[in-house]
Parts: sequence; C-alpha cells; structure tokens
Amino acid sequence: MVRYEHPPISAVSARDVFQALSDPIRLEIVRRLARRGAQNCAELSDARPRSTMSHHFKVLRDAGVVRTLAQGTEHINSLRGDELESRFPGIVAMILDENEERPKADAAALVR
Amino acid sequence: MVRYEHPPISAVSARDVFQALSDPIRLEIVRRLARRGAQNCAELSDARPRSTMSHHFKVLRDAGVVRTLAQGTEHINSLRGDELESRFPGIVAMILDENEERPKADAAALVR
DNA sequence: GTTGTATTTCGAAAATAATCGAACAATGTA
DNA sequence: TACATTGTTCGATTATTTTCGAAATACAAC
Repeated sequence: MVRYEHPPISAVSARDVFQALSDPIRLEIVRRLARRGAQNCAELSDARPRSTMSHHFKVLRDAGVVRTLAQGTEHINSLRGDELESRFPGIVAMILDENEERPKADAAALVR
Repeated sequence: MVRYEHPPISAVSARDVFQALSDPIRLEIVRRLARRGAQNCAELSDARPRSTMSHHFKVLRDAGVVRTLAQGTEHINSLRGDELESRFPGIVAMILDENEERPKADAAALVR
C-alpha cells in the first residue's frame, strides 16, 4: 500500500504554495479539482505521460495543496480546499481566478 | 528617462503572480515592500549584484506585483497592494504569511 | 500464481530560470 | 564637461525544473 505524506496545514508555507501553483499544468490540475472535485491521476492526465503527472502530483502534495488517497489500484486526488482556505483565506478564489481576462493580449498596454 | 511598463491589474493573471512569488528572493522583496513601504532597488538588494536584482524587479513588475517609479537617479519600488488585493482578495495577507511556522522542521510529520 | 490496470521511481535529456560581470544609459552635481 | 550614483541590458554560465521512457510496485480479478 502506497502511503503518501501530507504536511499538516500549519506547516504549509506561502512560498511552497506559490511555487506549486506556478506551473501551468499543476495550476490546471488544481483548477479541475476545485471545480469538479476529487479525481484520479488518469482522469487528470490528458495525454501526458504518467511519470510526468506523477511528478506534478508529488509537488502539489508536498506543498500541501492536494491530498492523494490510494483506493485499490487507483489513487484519488482532492484539493485540500477547506484547509488551504483557512490557512490562506482567498486562495481558492485566486486559484479559480474567475475574473481572468481572456485573451490577455492587451497585457501589453502601457501604464505609467 | 526610463519608462517602465506595468500591466493593468485586470490583465494580471494568478499564474503570473504565483510564478513571480515562487522565488525566495522575490518573495522577500515583496514582503519588505508590504511591511516597510516603498524602497529603492539598492535598499532591497542586500549584497546581491545589481543585474540580478534588476532581473527580479522586472519579473515582479511584469507580473503586476510591483510598481517602479524613476525618481531622479534612483528608482523606487512599491507593492501594488490595493490593486492586487482587489484583484485577488487575501493575497497580501498570504504574502505576509504571519502564521508561518518556524522552524518548519516538523513539516515531515506524517498525516494519513 | 499470472494477467491487467494504475501509478511511482529512477535516470537522463531538454527546457527554463537564476546568477553575475561587463558595458551602457540616465540623472544629478561639481 | 567630467564624475559619481543608480539602475538596466546583454551574454554567458550555472542551477533548477520539467519531461519522459523504462523498470518497478501495488492491487484486484481470474
């Protein structure tokens, strides 16, 4: 039985969370978990190699963002949403970022 | 006169902010700005080479986290705190992360 | 036990990011 | 004008991260 380590939420640092969420694939994983709830690794992998995804899940786990639970042969991932939100209020909304501008072409606009 | 570009806050993405704050030096810069207000580049540089710091300021500016204003020969940096906070409520507290556990040795504690 | 499915670990290659010296630019002052 | 100060840009080096195939592990069903 694979036993995953998950840091207690109090030990999770902002830095680790920022770092975990700075990768586009990981951010997408987390957004899906936030929107559609727990999913196994395969469901979240699109066409990417398993070893790649396994690495990303590990980064997310170690950062305290995601919890992985082995259920028979599949491992289901879930966002540690309530815990994260109590540790860093607002973080879940930021992850979802509903207000994100699309397309971001005009990011080039000059200000000052 | 150097003219810095700053993206409008509406064009700032969560991803870019996460990425900008994922570096320990940049996070430290931002924490100092949040705590002690605007400062010029030199004050924030500790003993690091200017070219290195210049790079970090650029990343922070491009991500929409910091604003740089040329004032004579020095360039003063400030956190875009209110703007960031309205775009991503809670982000400033997360940056400051007052509840951060120190030391984080016990992060190794096993849960589940 | 063998097979099949799901996932991790290992190790190496490729991509990305950080670092930093040297040269350059802008400003203020003598 | 010359000089000192502050910070940027360029280019090369190093360090870190991501990617991914191959081999290994765990479990469930036959």
